[in-house]
Amino acid sequence: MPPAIAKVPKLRATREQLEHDILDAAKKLFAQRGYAGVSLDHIATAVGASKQNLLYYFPSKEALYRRVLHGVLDVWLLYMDNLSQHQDDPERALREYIAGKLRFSRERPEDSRVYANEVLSGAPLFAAEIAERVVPSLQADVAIFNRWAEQGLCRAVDGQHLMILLWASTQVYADGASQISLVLGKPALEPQDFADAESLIVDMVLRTVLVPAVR
Amino acid sequence: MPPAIAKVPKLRATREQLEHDILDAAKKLFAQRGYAGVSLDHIATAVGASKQNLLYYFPSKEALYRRVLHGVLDVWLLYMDNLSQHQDDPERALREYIAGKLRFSRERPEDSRVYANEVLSGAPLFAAEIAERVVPSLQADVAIFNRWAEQGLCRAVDGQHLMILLWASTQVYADGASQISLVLGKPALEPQDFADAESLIVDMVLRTVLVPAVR
DNA sequence: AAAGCGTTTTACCAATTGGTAAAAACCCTA
DNA sequence: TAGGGTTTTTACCAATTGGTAAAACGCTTT
Repeated sequence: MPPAIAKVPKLRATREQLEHDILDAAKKLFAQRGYAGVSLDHIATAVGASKQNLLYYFPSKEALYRRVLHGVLDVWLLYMDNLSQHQDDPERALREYIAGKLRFSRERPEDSRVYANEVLSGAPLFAAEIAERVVPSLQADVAIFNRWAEQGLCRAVDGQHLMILLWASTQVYADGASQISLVLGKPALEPQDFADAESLIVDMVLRTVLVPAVR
Repeated sequence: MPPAIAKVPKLRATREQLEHDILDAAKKLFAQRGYAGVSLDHIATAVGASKQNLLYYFPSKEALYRRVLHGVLDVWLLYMDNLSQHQDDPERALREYIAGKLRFSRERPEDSRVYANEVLSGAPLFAAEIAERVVPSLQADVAIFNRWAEQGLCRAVDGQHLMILLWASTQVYADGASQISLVLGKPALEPQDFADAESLIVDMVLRTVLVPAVR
């Protein structure tokens, strides 16, 4: 049997598995209770390991949290580069952008909430990474938007605030789900609710953005 | 000198003053770091008292937090009953509703953030009060909205999701301020930013809601 | 001056926090 | 089966947590 190749994969399998489980459990807990609201013991219990075992994989609580944040941001950006996909078709681009952001809220509510928790507390550990990764992405979208306006493909509205509105009104279906379900009078949000939200948001944005020709 | 009347006001003055200071400091801290992120010692230090002194005024940390939440909700609702003010004039009612909610974000960002923190963590201590006070207020607004639609004063859009969108897109200027200021490239939000947000949101809502006659 | 009152401080407490050090268990290869 | 590296557990630790009990304080009124 191959002497050096057999060992590496086996080790990796368990190690990466546990590492992934830890990150996953940590994400869920951080999403709900924020950084300070979660102890290493909570996370360890959730994955069935000991606190000291976590500290073997992650040097400190903050390091673990940063890893979680980093992963969240990866996912966030993944769901969000839709505006650049159809640069010549504002309506389609906007429709897919909104759909993508709502899909993120529906499929990855925990990621959304970890992000929201961090922003809410002033992004003490995250401002740099937001400035480096999120802001440029958003600026790029704004730029695309302004180009459309120049080309007469859409009305010239404030691109930055429009993006903020899109961000807020889609993300709320993850971050504010507990309140929304109270408002809608159901225990949890259902796919139809996301569909309703999508059609309203799309309707509003297109009415605002597209040139008067729209009906 | 009056024997029984002189004493009461004096005592009340200091007691209520300190109680108010405690609630105020607690609100600021809870807003930034959430319930679990704040210790009684933090709050005590912030107001220049001892932890045990806090516990003389509030029987427990949770009781103090509930008092803060309750006060936040009072303020929240205060800024929010504008839709019912001009029941016969949708445009004006909506304009003032949006203006009121944005004023809340600008003038009371801490209140907004305390609320957001609670919602984000699933409103474990607050669901009942939200269901009792917030939801009815919002349902009333939705009802007003639907009446307008029946009377032909505005288009029939989904009132619940419209309200959620208004809630989200105004509140984000408080709860997401740290991120928004990064996007806008300035250290803090300025009055003009709120004005820009207001005109965009108003524009979008009116375009969506008013009958096609609007230009 | 003493008593009575509301308020504040001092002295504790058990539980939990993030983290360290080292011993023990595990697993693969030789 | 022995050795060696990787992983896990055991044993601690000082600091902080929310909370209790009781003593001390200070101001009014008698």
